[in-house]
Amino acid sequence: MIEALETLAFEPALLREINDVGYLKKVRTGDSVIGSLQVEKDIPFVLEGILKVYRKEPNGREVLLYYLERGETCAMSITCCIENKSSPIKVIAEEDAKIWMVPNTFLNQWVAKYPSFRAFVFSSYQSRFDELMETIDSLVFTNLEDRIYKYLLDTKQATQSFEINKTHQEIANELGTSRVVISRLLKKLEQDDKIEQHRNKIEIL
Amino acid sequence: MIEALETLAFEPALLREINDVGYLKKVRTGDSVIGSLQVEKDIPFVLEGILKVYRKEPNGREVLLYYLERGETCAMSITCCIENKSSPIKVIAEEDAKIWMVPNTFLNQWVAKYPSFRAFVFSSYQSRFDELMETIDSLVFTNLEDRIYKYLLDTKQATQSFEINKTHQEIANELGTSRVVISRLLKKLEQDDKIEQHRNKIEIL
DNA sequence: AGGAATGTGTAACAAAGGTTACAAGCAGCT
DNA sequence: AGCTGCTTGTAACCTTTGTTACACATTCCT
Repeated sequence: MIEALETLAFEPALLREINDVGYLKKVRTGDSVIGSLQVEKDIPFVLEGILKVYRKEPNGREVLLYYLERGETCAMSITCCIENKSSPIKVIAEEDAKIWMVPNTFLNQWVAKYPSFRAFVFSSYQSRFDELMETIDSLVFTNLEDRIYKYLLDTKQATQSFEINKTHQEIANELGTSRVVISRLLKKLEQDDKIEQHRNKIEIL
Repeated sequence: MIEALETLAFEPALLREINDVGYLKKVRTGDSVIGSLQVEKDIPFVLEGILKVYRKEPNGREVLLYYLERGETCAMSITCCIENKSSPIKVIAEEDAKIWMVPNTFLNQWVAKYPSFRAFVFSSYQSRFDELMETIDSLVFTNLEDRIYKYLLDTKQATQSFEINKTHQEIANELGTSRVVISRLLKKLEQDDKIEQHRNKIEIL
């Protein structure tokens, strides 16, 4: 059932526990995984598909933070659960996904008990930190055209596909700018033969 | 010696261990704490003063990430040590500081052994995440004038002082922009009676 | 086929931020 | 006092990004 997690070098005993206490959840593109109103009690481990993690700002705006792929989990959720705080983030299925949900009550003890789980959690933190810092770097030092291109390449990486099925408006939302600006710069990228545009779809060359 | 850490609700046994294996390091404003060429073997716990944490980008640029104050530690360093990777960050004393240095070899076992240390580490991660996300938010949605003002308020908070001893050039570097722009906008803030300017010093009103 | 909703292209203009160049002020030194 | 180096003020100009308004294309619905 949870073969996707077996590449993580978890101890057999841990794998068994994960298997015993978790349950499978299937979601379709666009479904919410975390971030409805109730407090979250379960931590998601991605078995298949892609999840998109946003931060909800107090002012109501949202910022795209990163994608979660097979074998990954949401470091933010773990911390929130261990600290028993409500989560300021929102997780949505970017593609149809299968997720292994584990009740938060086990995480704290697993970190204590299993070196491999500890390593896994810390390594997750490290990856997320790296991604956030890369985002900051590109916000500070990079112009919008390069940011858009980087965003397209990241999306290609996450989805393992050269085709990105998004409208200009959606991209604008995720990058925090306006549709007209995105259209303008995508046109430029197209003229530079970096992408090809179709309705609802961008192809990376 | 390490009273500053006693407010952290660590178990007495842990406090004793920290005391036994660590050593005191005093640094002066501007000194480097982490980020010289050698691989770091010790994790800093701030007893007194302020440390400033930067990220070193592959392209040679640097981004200010956050400040560390009394009772705090550098989550990034912990992860790097536990994962045994070299650290992409740089830590500098923003003010004269006393730091308790702990050899990295102990951290992994403390996380397993002491619930209070586990909580401390996770809570550090959470704070850093929050700060990074706030930074991203303000980069995406806020104009430079507001970002500068926020930066001044944050610095005031970190140093517990209404006076900020920095030149326009230094502020420009930390925000990733140019001196002229900073001068222009600080002038505006001064005209709006939010700050007062002196040579090498800005006073927050 | 006709109409509505959605998505994209483009122009014209506005605003923010970056660049260059130079003037002027202050502090420290001799 | 006079020199030097560092810091700040300001103007003029350029580039990037944001805004508004509208044309046109595609898809879907009936």
